[in-house]
Amino acid sequence: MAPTAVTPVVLGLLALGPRSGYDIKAAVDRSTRFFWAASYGQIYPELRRLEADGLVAGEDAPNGARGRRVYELTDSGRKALEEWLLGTSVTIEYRDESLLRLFFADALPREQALALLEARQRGHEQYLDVLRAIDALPGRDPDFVDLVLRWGIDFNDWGRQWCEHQLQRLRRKKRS
Amino acid sequence: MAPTAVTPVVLGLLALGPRSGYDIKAAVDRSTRFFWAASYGQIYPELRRLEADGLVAGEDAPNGARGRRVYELTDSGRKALEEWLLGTSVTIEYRDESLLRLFFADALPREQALALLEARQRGHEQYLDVLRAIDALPGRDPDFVDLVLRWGIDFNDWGRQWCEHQLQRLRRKKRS
DNA sequence: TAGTGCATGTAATGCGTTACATGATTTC
DNA sequence: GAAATCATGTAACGCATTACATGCACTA
Repeated sequence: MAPTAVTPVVLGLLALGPRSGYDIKAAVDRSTRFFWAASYGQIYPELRRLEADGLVAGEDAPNGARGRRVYELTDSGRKALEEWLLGTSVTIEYRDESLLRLFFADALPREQALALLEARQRGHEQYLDVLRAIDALPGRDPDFVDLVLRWGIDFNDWGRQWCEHQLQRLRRKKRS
Repeated sequence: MAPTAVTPVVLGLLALGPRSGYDIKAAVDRSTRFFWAASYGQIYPELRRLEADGLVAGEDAPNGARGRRVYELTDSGRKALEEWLLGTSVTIEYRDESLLRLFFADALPREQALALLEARQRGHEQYLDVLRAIDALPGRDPDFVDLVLRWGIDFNDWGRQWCEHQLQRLRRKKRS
Protein backbone atom coordinates (compact mmCIF):
# COMPACT_ATOMS: atom_id res chain seq x y z
CA MET A 1 0.00 0.00 0.00
CA ALA A 2 1.22 3.48 -0.79
CA PRO A 3 2.01 5.32 2.44
CA THR A 4 -0.21 8.28 3.27
CA ALA A 5 0.33 11.30 5.50
CA VAL A 6 -0.72 9.36 8.56
CA THR A 7 1.54 6.35 7.99
CA PRO A 8 4.73 7.75 9.55
CA VAL A 9 2.96 9.03 12.68
CA VAL A 10 1.39 5.66 13.35
CA LEU A 11 4.60 3.75 12.71
CA GLY A 12 6.65 6.25 14.68
CA LEU A 13 4.41 6.23 17.72
CA LEU A 14 4.22 2.44 17.71
CA ALA A 15 8.02 2.42 17.65
CA LEU A 16 7.87 4.09 21.07
CA GLY A 17 5.72 1.25 22.37
CA PRO A 18 2.54 -0.77 21.68
CA ARG A 19 -0.66 1.27 21.61
CA SER A 20 -4.33 1.19 20.65
CA GLY A 21 -5.82 3.51 18.04
CA TYR A 22 -7.26 5.54 20.86
CA ASP A 23 -3.84 5.82 22.50
CA ILE A 24 -2.27 6.91 19.23
CA LYS A 25 -4.82 9.68 18.82
CA ALA A 26 -4.19 10.82 22.39
CA ALA A 27 -0.41 10.83 21.84
CA VAL A 28 -0.81 12.82 18.62
CA ASP A 29 -2.93 15.40 20.43
CA ARG A 30 -0.25 15.80 23.06
CA SER A 31 2.70 15.98 20.72
CA THR A 32 2.79 15.88 16.94
CA ARG A 33 -0.48 17.72 16.34
CA PHE A 34 1.40 21.01 16.52
CA PHE A 35 3.20 20.16 13.31
CA TRP A 36 1.47 17.00 12.05
CA ALA A 37 -2.17 16.40 12.93
CA ALA A 38 -4.09 13.12 12.61
CA SER A 39 -7.73 12.22 13.24
CA TYR A 40 -9.59 9.03 14.13
CA GLY A 41 -10.89 8.91 10.58
CA GLN A 42 -7.32 8.45 9.43
CA ILE A 43 -5.85 6.40 12.25
CA TYR A 44 -8.28 3.49 12.47
CA PRO A 45 -8.41 2.68 8.74
CA GLU A 46 -4.64 3.11 8.59
CA LEU A 47 -4.08 0.58 11.37
CA ARG A 48 -6.11 -1.98 9.42
CA ARG A 49 -4.18 -1.26 6.25
CA LEU A 50 -0.85 -1.53 8.03
CA GLU A 51 -1.89 -4.79 9.64
CA ALA A 52 -2.97 -6.21 6.28
CA ASP A 53 0.47 -5.27 4.95
CA GLY A 54 2.23 -6.85 7.91
CA LEU A 55 3.82 -3.63 9.16
CA VAL A 56 1.99 -3.78 12.47
CA ALA A 57 0.52 -6.67 14.45
CA GLY A 58 -2.72 -6.18 16.35
CA GLU A 59 -3.77 -8.13 19.38
CA ASP A 60 -7.04 -8.01 21.30
CA ALA A 61 -6.37 -6.73 24.79
CA PRO A 62 -9.76 -6.00 26.32
CA ASN A 63 -10.23 -4.30 29.68
CA GLY A 64 -12.97 -6.46 31.16
CA ALA A 65 -15.85 -6.44 28.70
CA ARG A 66 -14.61 -3.28 27.02
CA GLY A 67 -13.00 -4.10 23.73
CA ARG A 68 -9.49 -2.93 23.02
CA ARG A 69 -6.99 -3.76 20.34
CA VAL A 70 -3.33 -3.00 20.84
CA TYR A 71 -0.89 -2.79 17.95
CA GLU A 72 2.84 -3.21 17.87
CA LEU A 73 5.44 -2.69 15.20
CA THR A 74 6.67 -5.73 13.29
CA ASP A 75 10.17 -6.05 11.88
CA SER A 76 9.02 -4.91 8.46
CA GLY A 77 7.16 -2.07 10.15
CA ARG A 78 10.36 -0.91 11.80
CA LYS A 79 12.15 -1.19 8.50
CA ALA A 80 9.46 0.90 6.77
CA LEU A 81 9.81 3.53 9.49
CA GLU A 82 13.57 3.68 9.07
CA GLU A 83 13.21 3.99 5.32
CA TRP A 84 10.87 6.93 5.77
CA LEU A 85 13.23 8.50 8.31
CA LEU A 86 16.06 8.32 5.79
CA GLY A 87 13.90 9.46 2.89
CA THR A 88 14.17 12.86 1.27
CA SER A 89 10.56 14.00 0.87
CA VAL A 90 10.11 17.41 2.47
CA THR A 91 6.41 18.16 2.74
CA ILE A 92 5.87 21.55 4.29
CA GLU A 93 2.42 23.05 4.52
CA TYR A 94 1.89 26.21 6.42
CA ARG A 95 -1.26 28.25 6.84
CA ASP A 96 -0.99 31.16 9.22
CA GLU A 97 -3.89 33.58 9.30
CA SER A 98 -2.00 36.02 11.47
CA LEU A 99 0.75 36.37 8.86
CA LEU A 100 -1.86 36.78 6.14
CA ARG A 101 -3.44 39.62 8.10
CA LEU A 102 -0.06 41.28 8.52
CA PHE A 103 0.56 40.91 4.80
CA PHE A 104 -2.57 42.90 4.01
CA ALA A 105 -2.29 45.28 6.94
CA ASP A 106 -1.37 48.23 4.73
CA ALA A 107 -5.11 48.51 4.07
CA LEU A 108 -5.59 49.60 7.69
CA PRO A 109 -4.76 52.84 9.50
CA ARG A 110 -1.25 52.60 10.92
CA GLU A 111 -2.23 52.10 14.55
CA GLN A 112 -4.62 49.27 13.76
CA ALA A 113 -2.00 47.64 11.58
CA LEU A 114 0.48 47.75 14.45
CA ALA A 115 -2.17 46.26 16.72
CA LEU A 116 -2.11 43.19 14.46
CA LEU A 117 1.57 42.78 15.24
CA GLU A 118 0.79 43.08 18.94
CA ALA A 119 -1.88 40.41 18.56
CA ARG A 120 0.60 38.13 16.88
CA GLN A 121 3.00 38.66 19.73
CA ARG A 122 0.32 37.68 22.24
CA GLY A 123 -0.37 34.56 20.15
CA HIS A 124 3.25 33.53 20.55
CA GLU A 125 3.08 34.18 24.27
CA GLN A 126 0.01 32.00 24.68
CA TYR A 127 1.58 29.23 22.65
CA LEU A 128 4.66 29.51 24.85
CA ASP A 129 2.51 28.98 27.93
CA VAL A 130 1.00 25.83 26.46
CA LEU A 131 4.35 24.36 25.45
CA ARG A 132 6.05 25.25 28.72
CA ALA A 133 3.25 23.53 30.59
CA ILE A 134 3.88 20.40 28.50
CA ASP A 135 7.59 20.74 29.19
CA ALA A 136 6.96 20.93 32.93
CA LEU A 137 5.05 17.63 32.89
CA PRO A 138 6.84 14.88 34.85
CA GLY A 139 8.71 12.13 33.01
CA ARG A 140 11.58 12.53 30.59
CA ASP A 141 11.20 12.07 26.88
CA PRO A 142 13.67 10.52 24.45
CA ASP A 143 16.30 13.01 23.23
CA PHE A 144 14.73 13.90 19.90
CA VAL A 145 11.19 14.05 21.21
CA ASP A 146 12.50 16.57 23.68
CA LEU A 147 14.42 18.36 20.95
CA VAL A 148 11.24 19.00 19.00
CA LEU A 149 9.45 20.34 22.07
CA ARG A 150 12.42 22.59 22.62
CA TRP A 151 12.07 23.73 19.02
CA GLY A 152 8.47 24.76 19.66
CA ILE A 153 9.42 26.70 22.75
CA ASP A 154 12.41 28.38 21.15
CA PHE A 155 10.47 29.22 18.01
CA ASN A 156 7.66 30.93 19.89
CA ASP A 157 10.12 32.75 22.05
CA TRP A 158 11.91 33.96 18.95
CA GLY A 159 8.60 34.96 17.34
CA ARG A 160 7.57 36.91 20.40
CA GLN A 161 10.80 38.86 20.38
CA TRP A 162 10.64 39.39 16.64
CA CYS A 163 7.22 41.03 16.95
CA GLU A 164 8.43 43.22 19.78
CA HIS A 165 11.44 44.31 17.80
CA GLN A 166 9.47 45.07 14.64
CA LEU A 167 6.93 47.04 16.61
CA GLN A 168 9.72 49.24 17.92
CA ARG A 169 11.21 49.63 14.48
CA LEU A 170 7.91 50.54 12.84
CA ARG A 171 6.97 53.00 15.55
CA ARG A 172 10.33 54.71 15.16
CA LYS A 173 9.91 54.80 11.42
CA LYS A 174 6.48 56.39 11.77
CA ARG A 175 7.90 59.30 13.72
CA SER A 176 10.68 60.04 11.28
CA MET B 1 -22.04 33.83 1.36
CA ALA B 2 -19.91 32.46 4.15
CA PRO B 3 -16.27 33.41 3.56
CA THR B 4 -13.87 30.56 2.83
CA ALA B 5 -10.12 30.23 3.20
CA VAL B 6 -9.56 31.87 -0.16
CA THR B 7 -11.78 34.91 0.44
CA PRO B 8 -9.27 37.09 2.31
CA VAL B 9 -6.47 36.47 -0.18
CA VAL B 10 -8.62 37.50 -3.10
CA LEU B 11 -9.98 40.58 -1.35
CA GLY B 12 -6.56 41.51 -0.02
CA LEU B 13 -4.80 41.22 -3.35
CA LEU B 14 -7.53 43.18 -5.09
CA ALA B 15 -7.06 45.88 -2.46
CA LEU B 16 -3.55 46.32 -3.85
CA GLY B 17 -4.97 46.91 -7.32
CA PRO B 18 -7.34 45.45 -9.97
CA ARG B 19 -6.36 42.02 -11.24
CA SER B 20 -7.59 39.04 -13.22
CA GLY B 21 -7.95 35.57 -11.70
CA TYR B 22 -4.76 34.62 -13.47
CA ASP B 23 -2.96 37.61 -11.98
CA ILE B 24 -4.21 36.70 -8.52
CA LYS B 25 -2.86 33.20 -8.84
CA ALA B 26 0.49 34.56 -10.01
CA ALA B 27 0.64 37.00 -7.09
CA VAL B 28 -0.20 34.24 -4.62
CA ASP B 29 2.58 32.09 -6.04
CA ARG B 30 5.05 34.91 -5.56
CA SER B 31 3.98 35.89 -2.09
CA THR B 32 1.33 34.39 0.16
CA ARG B 33 1.79 30.80 -0.96
CA PHE B 34 4.51 30.39 1.64
CA PHE B 35 1.94 30.76 4.39
CA TRP B 36 -1.42 30.74 2.58
CA ALA B 37 -1.73 28.85 -0.69
CA ALA B 38 -4.57 29.14 -3.20
CA SER B 39 -5.30 27.29 -6.46
CA TYR B 40 -7.23 28.11 -9.63
CA GLY B 41 -9.92 25.74 -8.48
CA GLN B 42 -10.54 28.05 -5.55
CA ILE B 43 -9.86 31.44 -7.11
CA TYR B 44 -12.14 31.41 -10.15
CA PRO B 45 -15.29 30.16 -8.40
CA GLU B 46 -14.56 32.55 -5.53
CA LEU B 47 -14.38 35.55 -7.87
CA ARG B 48 -17.82 34.71 -9.23
CA ARG B 49 -19.23 34.30 -5.73
CA LEU B 50 -17.73 37.59 -4.60
CA GLU B 51 -19.10 39.34 -7.66
CA ALA B 52 -22.57 37.92 -7.03
CA ASP B 53 -22.33 39.27 -3.48
CA GLY B 54 -21.18 42.66 -4.70
CA LEU B 55 -17.80 42.56 -2.96
CA VAL B 56 -15.89 42.76 -6.22
CA ALA B 57 -16.79 44.16 -9.63
CA GLY B 58 -15.59 42.39 -12.77
CA GLU B 59 -15.04 44.02 -16.11
CA ASP B 60 -14.12 42.43 -19.41
CA ALA B 61 -10.71 43.68 -20.47
CA PRO B 62 -9.64 41.46 -23.38
CA ASN B 63 -6.20 41.59 -24.97
CA GLY B 64 -7.15 41.43 -28.60
CA ALA B 65 -9.23 38.30 -29.07
CA ARG B 66 -7.93 36.73 -25.88
CA GLY B 67 -10.54 36.97 -23.18
CA ARG B 68 -9.64 38.56 -19.88
CA ARG B 69 -11.73 39.71 -16.98
CA VAL B 70 -10.33 42.13 -14.45
CA TYR B 71 -11.81 42.52 -10.99
CA GLU B 72 -11.64 45.38 -8.56
CA LEU B 73 -12.76 45.81 -4.98
CA THR B 74 -16.08 47.54 -4.34
CA ASP B 75 -16.77 49.61 -1.24
CA SER B 76 -18.46 46.68 0.48
CA GLY B 77 -15.54 44.51 -0.57
CA ARG B 78 -13.14 46.86 1.15
CA LYS B 79 -15.34 46.87 4.19
CA ALA B 80 -15.42 43.06 4.26
CA LEU B 81 -11.62 43.03 4.03
CA GLU B 82 -11.29 45.44 6.93
CA GLU B 83 -13.68 43.38 9.01
CA TRP B 84 -11.60 40.29 8.40
CA LEU B 85 -8.41 42.20 9.20
CA LEU B 86 -9.87 43.23 12.56
CA GLY B 87 -11.34 39.80 13.24
CA THR B 88 -9.99 37.43 15.85
CA SER B 89 -9.93 34.05 14.09
CA VAL B 90 -6.48 32.53 14.31
CA THR B 91 -6.27 29.58 11.92
CA ILE B 92 -2.86 27.99 12.10
CA GLU B 93 -2.12 24.81 10.23
CA TYR B 94 1.37 23.50 10.12
CA ARG B 95 2.66 20.32 8.58
CA ASP B 96 6.40 19.90 8.64
CA GLU B 97 7.77 16.54 7.63
CA SER B 98 11.27 17.47 8.72
CA LEU B 99 10.10 18.12 12.29
CA LEU B 100 8.16 14.86 12.26
CA ARG B 101 11.32 13.03 11.25
CA LEU B 102 13.26 14.68 14.05
CA PHE B 103 10.52 13.74 16.49
CA PHE B 104 10.97 10.06 15.67
CA ALA B 105 14.72 10.21 15.17
CA ASP B 106 15.44 8.28 18.37
CA ALA B 107 14.65 5.18 16.30
CA LEU B 108 17.87 5.77 14.33
CA PRO B 109 21.54 5.35 15.23
CA ARG B 110 22.82 8.61 16.71
CA GLU B 111 24.82 9.73 13.70
CA GLN B 112 21.93 9.25 11.30
CA ALA B 113 19.63 11.11 13.66
CA LEU B 114 22.02 14.04 13.74
CA ALA B 115 22.14 13.95 9.96
CA LEU B 116 18.42 14.72 9.99
CA LEU B 117 19.16 17.91 11.88
CA GLU B 118 21.81 18.78 9.32
CA ALA B 119 19.29 18.17 6.55
CA ARG B 120 16.84 20.50 8.25
CA GLN B 121 19.52 23.14 8.47
CA ARG B 122 20.16 22.85 4.74
CA GLY B 123 16.43 23.19 4.14
CA HIS B 124 16.45 26.53 5.94
CA GLU B 125 19.45 27.63 3.93
CA GLN B 126 17.74 26.82 0.65
CA TYR B 127 14.61 28.63 1.72
CA LEU B 128 16.74 31.60 2.65
CA ASP B 129 18.19 31.69 -0.85
CA VAL B 130 14.72 31.73 -2.39
CA LEU B 131 13.45 34.50 -0.12
CA ARG B 132 16.57 36.62 -0.46
CA ALA B 133 16.22 36.39 -4.24
CA ILE B 134 12.66 37.67 -3.93
CA ASP B 135 13.89 40.43 -1.64
CA ALA B 136 16.49 41.47 -4.18
CA LEU B 137 13.86 41.93 -6.88
CA PRO B 138 13.50 45.57 -7.99
CA GLY B 139 10.52 47.62 -6.79
CA ARG B 140 9.52 48.42 -3.24
CA ASP B 141 6.60 46.79 -1.54
CA PRO B 142 4.15 48.35 0.90
CA ASP B 143 5.44 48.34 4.50
CA PHE B 144 3.60 45.29 5.77
CA VAL B 145 4.12 43.24 2.63
CA ASP B 146 7.79 43.86 3.17
CA LEU B 147 7.46 43.05 6.87
CA VAL B 148 6.14 39.59 6.09
CA LEU B 149 8.94 38.91 3.64
CA ARG B 150 11.35 40.02 6.34
CA TRP B 151 9.65 37.57 8.70
CA GLY B 152 10.30 34.73 6.27
CA ILE B 153 13.95 35.65 5.95
CA ASP B 154 14.47 36.17 9.67
CA PHE B 155 12.63 32.96 10.54
CA ASN B 156 14.74 30.84 8.24
CA ASP B 157 17.88 32.50 9.44
CA TRP B 158 16.86 31.78 13.02
CA GLY B 159 16.00 28.18 12.11
CA ARG B 160 19.36 27.66 10.45
CA GLN B 161 21.18 28.86 13.53
CA TRP B 162 18.97 26.86 15.83
CA CYS B 163 19.88 23.65 14.01
CA GLU B 164 23.55 24.52 14.12
CA HIS B 165 23.39 25.22 17.83
CA GLN B 166 21.47 22.04 18.66
CA LEU B 167 23.90 19.99 16.61
CA GLN B 168 26.74 21.31 18.71
CA ARG B 169 24.85 20.69 21.91
CA LEU B 170 23.92 17.12 20.99
CA ARG B 171 27.39 16.25 19.83
CA ARG B 172 28.81 17.55 23.09
CA LYS B 173 26.21 15.59 25.02
CA LYS B 174 27.14 12.41 23.19
CA ARG B 175 30.74 12.66 24.32
CA SER B 176 29.88 13.24 27.96
C1' DT C 1 -26.45 8.01 39.33
C1' DA C 2 -24.57 11.24 36.56
C1' DG C 3 -20.64 12.57 34.36
C1' DT C 4 -16.24 11.79 32.48
C1' DG C 5 -12.95 9.05 30.24
C1' DC C 6 -11.88 4.81 27.56
C1' DA C 7 -12.46 2.68 23.16
C1' DT C 8 -13.80 1.71 18.40
C1' DG C 9 -15.55 2.89 14.25
C1' DT C 10 -17.88 5.13 10.04
C1' DA C 11 -20.71 8.31 7.09
C1' DA C 12 -21.15 12.69 5.49
C1' DT C 13 -19.20 16.64 4.29
C1' DG C 14 -16.13 19.95 2.82
C1' DC C 15 -11.97 21.43 0.98
C1' DG C 16 -8.20 21.81 -2.05
C1' DT C 17 -5.15 20.08 -5.48
C1' DT C 18 -4.23 18.04 -9.82
C1' DA C 19 -4.95 17.50 -14.18
C1' DC C 20 -6.91 18.48 -18.09
C1' DA C 21 -9.24 21.19 -21.94
C1' DT C 22 -9.18 25.19 -24.82
C1' DG C 23 -7.22 28.70 -27.37
C1' DA C 24 -4.77 33.31 -28.08
C1' DT C 25 -0.45 35.83 -28.01
C1' DT C 26 4.32 36.67 -27.54
C1' DT C 27 9.05 35.44 -27.95
C1' DC C 28 13.00 33.08 -29.70
C1' DG D 1 7.36 27.46 -36.53
C1' DA D 2 7.98 25.91 -31.81
C1' DA D 3 7.82 26.93 -27.19
C1' DA D 4 6.54 29.59 -23.48
C1' DT D 5 3.23 32.50 -21.44
C1' DC D 6 -1.35 34.45 -20.90
C1' DA D 7 -5.95 33.30 -19.61
C1' DT D 8 -10.12 30.91 -18.17
C1' DG D 9 -12.37 27.24 -16.37
C1' DT D 10 -13.98 22.57 -14.49
C1' DA D 11 -14.17 17.53 -13.31
C1' DA D 12 -12.21 14.06 -10.72
C1' DC D 13 -9.95 12.67 -7.06
C1' DG D 14 -8.08 12.23 -2.62
C1' DC D 15 -7.64 13.64 1.83
C1' DA D 16 -9.01 15.07 6.37
C1' DT D 17 -12.19 16.70 9.62
C1' DT D 18 -16.54 16.57 11.90
C1' DA D 19 -19.98 14.49 13.84
C1' DC D 20 -22.22 10.89 15.24
C1' DA D 21 -23.24 6.10 17.11
C1' DT D 22 -22.27 2.68 20.51
C1' DG D 23 -21.28 1.02 24.96
C1' DC D 24 -18.19 -0.11 29.08
C1' DA D 25 -15.82 1.46 33.37
C1' DC D 26 -14.55 4.42 36.88
C1' DT D 27 -15.30 8.17 40.24
C1' DA D 28 -17.44 11.76 42.87
